[in-house]
Amino acid sequence: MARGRSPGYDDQREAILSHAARLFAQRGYAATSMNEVAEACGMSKASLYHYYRDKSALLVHIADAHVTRLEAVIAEVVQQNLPPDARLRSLIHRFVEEYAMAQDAHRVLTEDVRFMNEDDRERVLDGQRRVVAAFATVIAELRPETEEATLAKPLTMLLFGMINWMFTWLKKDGDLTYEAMAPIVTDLFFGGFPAVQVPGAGSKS
Amino acid sequence: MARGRSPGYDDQREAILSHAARLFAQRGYAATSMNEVAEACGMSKASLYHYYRDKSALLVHIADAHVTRLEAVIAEVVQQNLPPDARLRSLIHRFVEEYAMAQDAHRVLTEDVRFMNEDDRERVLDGQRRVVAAFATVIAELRPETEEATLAKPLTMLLFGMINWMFTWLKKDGDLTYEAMAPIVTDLFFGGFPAVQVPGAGSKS
DNA sequence: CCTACCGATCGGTAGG
DNA sequence: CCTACCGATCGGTAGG
Repeated sequence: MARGRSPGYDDQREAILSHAARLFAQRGYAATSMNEVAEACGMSKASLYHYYRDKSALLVHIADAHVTRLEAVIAEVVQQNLPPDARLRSLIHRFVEEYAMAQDAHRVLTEDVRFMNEDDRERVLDGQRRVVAAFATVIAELRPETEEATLAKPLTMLLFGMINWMFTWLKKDGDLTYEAMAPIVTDLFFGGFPAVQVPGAGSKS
Repeated sequence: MARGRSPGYDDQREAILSHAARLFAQRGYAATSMNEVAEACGMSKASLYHYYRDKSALLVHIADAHVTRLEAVIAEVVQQNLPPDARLRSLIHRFVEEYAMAQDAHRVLTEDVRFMNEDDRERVLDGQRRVVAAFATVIAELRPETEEATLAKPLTMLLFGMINWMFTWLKKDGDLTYEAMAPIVTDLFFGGFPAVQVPGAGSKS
C-alpha cells in the first residue's frame, strides 16, 4: 500500500489553499509565515512542504484558480448569446456572486500579485486582461457611437472599481449583502453610462 | 551653534516619508526593509532611526498625514456652502486631484493600515470614517426621499470604489489621466444614482 | 510526518 | 551636553 498519492491528497491540497488564502487575505502574503499556514492547516511545516514546493506555489495556485474561474464565468455567459444589455447585467451579477464566494482569493489576486515571479505574474495578469477585455467589449456594444469607443476602457475600469472595492468594505455579517449590492451596481452603471460625455466633445464646448 | 535641531531636520523627515511611502506602495509595508528605506534616502539605517523611532512610525506618519489632508479638503469644500449637487461635484474633483498627488500615501492607507497597532489604526480609520460620512451626507441630500436614505451608504462606497480603484490601474505616463477621469466619474455617478432602486421597493414588484 | 537545524536577513541598537 | 551620523553587530525569526 501507499503506492502513489494518498486518496486524500487532492482534498488536502484544496484545504491548504483555502487556509492560505484566508491568511494571505488577512495579513498579506509577505507578513504570513509558512509556520502560520501550517498551524492553520493543523500540520507541521514539513508536512505543508510535502503538498506545496514553496510559499510562492501557494500564492500562484490561489491566483490561477481564481482567474480560471472568472474566465469560465465569462465563457459561460458569452455562449448564451444574449443581447449586450442582458449580457452585461448577467456578467455583473455573476461576478459579484463569484467574488463573494471567493473573497479571500480575490483579495490575494488584487493585492499580492506583485509577489509572484515574472512568468507567473504575467500569466495571471493576462487572464485578468482577458476578463477586463470581455467586459469592455460588451460595454462598447452598448455605446455604438464610433468615437465614443474610447470610453469603453475607463467605464469598464470604473465598473470593476465598484465591484472590487465592495469586497474591501462588505462585512460577511453586515446589514448589506452582495445580493443587495448587485442590482444597485447594475442600476448605477446602466443609469449613468449614457450620461458620460466624451472628454473634449462635451456639451459645454 | 548646533543648539536644538538642525535646520534641515524637518525637511529630512519629509523626504524620508516620501521615500518610504513610495517603497511601501510598491512592495508593501511588510516586504519593505528598513535597509531599503535607508538606501532610498541615501543614508545609513542608524541615521534613519535618528529621524523615526521605528518602522511603524513611518507607516503611521504616512497614513495620518494623508487622512489629515483629506479631512482638510472636506472642511474646505463644506465651508463653501454650495448646494448639494455642486458640493459633491467639487468633492469628487478635489479627491481625485488629492489622490493623484498622494498616490503612494493613498495605496499605503488602503492596504497597510492592518499593520498598525490598534490605537493608531483606530485613529486613522476614524478619520477615514469621517471622510466617508461627509460624502454620504451630501449624497443623502441629493436623494431626499425618506426611505431612500438607506442608499446613501452603499452609493457612497460605490463612488469611493470607482475613485480608489482608479489609482490601482491609472499609469502615470498612460493615455488616460486623472483630469480626464474625474468628469467621467462625475457623469457616471450623477447620471446613475437617480436610477438606483431601493431594494425591495423596486418597480418590478 | 516529525524534530532539528541551516544560511540569510529581519528590525533595532551598541560604542565612538 | 547636544546633534548627527558611522561601522558593526545585537537577539530573534524568516523560508526552506
